[in-house]
Amino acid sequence: MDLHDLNLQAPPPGGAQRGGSGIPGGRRKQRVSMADVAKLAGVSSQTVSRVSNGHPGVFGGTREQVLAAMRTLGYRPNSAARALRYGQFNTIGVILFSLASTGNSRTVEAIATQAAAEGYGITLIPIDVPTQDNVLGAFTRMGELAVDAVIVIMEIHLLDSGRVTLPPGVHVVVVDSDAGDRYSVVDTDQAEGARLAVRHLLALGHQTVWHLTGPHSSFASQRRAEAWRRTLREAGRPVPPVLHGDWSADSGYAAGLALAEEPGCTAVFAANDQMALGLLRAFHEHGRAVPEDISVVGFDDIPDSSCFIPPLTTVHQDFAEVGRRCVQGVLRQIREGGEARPGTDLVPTRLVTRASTAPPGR
Amino acid sequence: MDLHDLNLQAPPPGGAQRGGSGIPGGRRKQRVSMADVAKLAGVSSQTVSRVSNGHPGVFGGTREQVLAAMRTLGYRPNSAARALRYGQFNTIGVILFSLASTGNSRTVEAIATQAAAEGYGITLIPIDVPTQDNVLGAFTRMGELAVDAVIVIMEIHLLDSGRVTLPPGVHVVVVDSDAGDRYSVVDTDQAEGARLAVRHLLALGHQTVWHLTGPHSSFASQRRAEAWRRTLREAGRPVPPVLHGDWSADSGYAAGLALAEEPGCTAVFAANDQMALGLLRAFHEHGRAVPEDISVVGFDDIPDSSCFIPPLTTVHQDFAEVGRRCVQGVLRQIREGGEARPGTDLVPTRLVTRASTAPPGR
DNA sequence: CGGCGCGATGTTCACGTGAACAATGCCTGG
DNA sequence: CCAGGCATTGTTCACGTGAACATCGCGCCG
Repeated sequence: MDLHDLNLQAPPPGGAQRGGSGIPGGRRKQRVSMADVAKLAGVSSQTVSRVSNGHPGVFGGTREQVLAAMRTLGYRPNSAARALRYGQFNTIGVILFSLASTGNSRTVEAIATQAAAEGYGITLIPIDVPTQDNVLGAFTRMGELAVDAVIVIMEIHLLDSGRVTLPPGVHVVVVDSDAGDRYSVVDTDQAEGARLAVRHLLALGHQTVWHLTGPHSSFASQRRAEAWRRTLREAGRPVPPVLHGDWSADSGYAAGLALAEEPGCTAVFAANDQMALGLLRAFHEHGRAVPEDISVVGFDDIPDSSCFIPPLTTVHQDFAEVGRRCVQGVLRQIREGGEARPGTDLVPTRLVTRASTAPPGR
Repeated sequence: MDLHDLNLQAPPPGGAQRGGSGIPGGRRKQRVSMADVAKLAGVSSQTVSRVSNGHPGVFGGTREQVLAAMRTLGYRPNSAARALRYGQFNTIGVILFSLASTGNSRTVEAIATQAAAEGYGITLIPIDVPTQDNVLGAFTRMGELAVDAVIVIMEIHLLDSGRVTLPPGVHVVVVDSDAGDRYSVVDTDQAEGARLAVRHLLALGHQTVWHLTGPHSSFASQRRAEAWRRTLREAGRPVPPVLHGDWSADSGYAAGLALAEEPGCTAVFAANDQMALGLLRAFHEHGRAVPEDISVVGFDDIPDSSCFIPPLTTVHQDFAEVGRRCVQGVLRQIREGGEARPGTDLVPTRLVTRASTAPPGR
């Protein structure tokens, strides 16, 4: 196969420029249509359509002729016409704030891969700055875009807090939200992950565990903090004050500088691996050995975390599975034609134990 | 604004189910069309079209009436019909191997943002495993997808090496390739970046610089290695054997284990920050102090690199600018209607000096 | 005072596809 | 030998939009 066959915009090789038809000086007709193929193959356009869609009931010889004509002209079905005919686009819209975070980009990748396997494309609708206006703009644009359903990767309460709610009839799946009572939500089991991290540290013998959260606006961050607190309470341990970060390594570093001065702190649970990296640096620079003096656990299990110094104990998130379930969720909605079924679908996590945790030194 | 207005798939609030028309038991008509709005507003559908597109020559009162009807019914223009009418989709396809690498995901994000600003959406076409078959499949799918142009983020020679070439008439911009003689290529100035890194190390007094490359299939990796070699030669320095990695931190760690045994090695240039992280870990575990015993320079300037131990000196890539120029390039092609103008558009780099480099200890 | 021009609105049609129905021709059973 | 049936192919039309052209009515100018 030669990609020249693709012929996205190029005129057909033979230069078959439909001369006679309407359009005087305007836009030239660029694409090859079924009618062109039909004319060359000496059949009706309906027969071309049948061949194109693999329908039965076309004589073998005729089929060959049509296929040959298609190849000669470089015919590609026009998906706009198809979408118009069928009333759907085979496309899923994905709305998100940023691809910069590991979690988002890996989820999106999994969504794209899974969607492709199901014959769907995905259209990305990024919101660079999460202002109310930008969110609204994105949703408006989404309404105009050719999508059959939408996956929202963000804190839905950012929407609810404003004058915005998702339309009830739209096929939507949401990630990173607690709106399971109203929407179909797929997410990593944040609480379980946090529990695993805290219990691991307590089991090692630490009296308590400090916590470095992500931004307050993140639902995932809230969930992790909440589960951390509850797990400590359930174990009857004191709950140290929460440190606040913004997911970035630098914010982790800043928090680490403060934490390095806390003599009683022997264990920290960071809400993601980047911030854990910042903690490691801060502790290193302040002569607090990890894990001898202080243990650190992260969240996400980004590939780099195995090469942190020391290699990081962290909670593994299965982003691929999250993406897969998102796509399955919206496709179910599309195919069953029903409303979005509220409910939360939690993907389990697991703890990856490496070298950044150990029993307390003293 | 209430997102209920969006009405992607939901029937109009009033339940205006077009009863009489064709379609007996088949698919129900779900969306609101111009005709529905026209009927409610008591005008012709053409007038609705004019209002919808902001054309002049509609009486103020009529316009208000139409807008009111649109709002009542929750009208959204059907983009499939528009695309069919106009012959274009306002969508750019992006083909890539993986979103997992920092560079790719940030480039894609920039592309999406810039495209959105220009009124275009982007459709992601991922290729999970870069086999010839998968690549071909992606291009075929792309041919069927509703895109006006394509941005390819990968090593184009992977295509050329097979029986695949990009169609000459298609609007294409390529990233990570040297095919500037045939395609319109946008890329970071890899050679300049590598030169900056090597010269920085030589200027510090190192006799020579070792190099850890990325995968052989990556053009960026080849370019960096090539520039590294040439810069050393130009300075009359010996060229040490090349170490091979695969962009991952773990591969950097493996290379670092080997390198730690090289007594003469005082400076390493890693082809990306992840591998540099692996080097740092290996050197740390083998008691080779960075930067006292050995200096390390990375490439990319990922946000985390400022919190490596020690903070990494690295070459900053402006991914956002690359994305921006990709979109501009592709839009220029679409708007001018011409062929892809071959040529290479290089985005400059800059060296970010942190704590992982110093004059050689001895 | 009548015709002309122009602004506002309506009508028609094509974009490319594919479902529904119609037509054609060949084969088989009575 | 003819009718009926089936396999194959053709014809018509609608999907929703918007350009091109047609029409209508009003005001202005000669």
